[in-house]
Amino acid sequence: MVRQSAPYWVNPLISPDRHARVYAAIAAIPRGRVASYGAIAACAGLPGRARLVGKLLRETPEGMLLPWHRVLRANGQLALPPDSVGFRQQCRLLRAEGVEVRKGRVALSRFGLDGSLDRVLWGKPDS
DNA sequence: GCTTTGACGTATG
DNA sequence: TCATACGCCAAAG
Repeated sequence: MVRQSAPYWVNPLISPDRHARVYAAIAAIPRGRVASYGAIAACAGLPGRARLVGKLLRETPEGMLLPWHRVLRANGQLALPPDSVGFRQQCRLLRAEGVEVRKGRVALSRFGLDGSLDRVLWGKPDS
């Protein structure tokens, strides 16, 4: 999943540090698109460890300047409790970039990148 | 070490 | 579309 083309100090996606890889994968999600925890984990070389991504985000400080709001559950639901401040914040940020959020959920069929996140990350063309 | 706890995922009904 | 069950694994206690 994680291929090499440049040293990890240039491309954090291949860093020996798991945290760095996860952060890099999240940072690579384009504006107006979303990706699932599982997809992020997989692209960071941690298949099946979506919970680790969630744990990381929970501990991520505000000043981290990371598009954390673009990370959703595999079914499109926001992972935060619907009555929490973070939930409303996430809705606001998503809508601000054109992503429709209805009933705490996003239509992955329209905004999801799960199937093509690698393509986005590594700049590989279609076909 | 063992147990519990998750910003989760997949399978099944 | 919802609910339940089970898998997963790093951290915290």
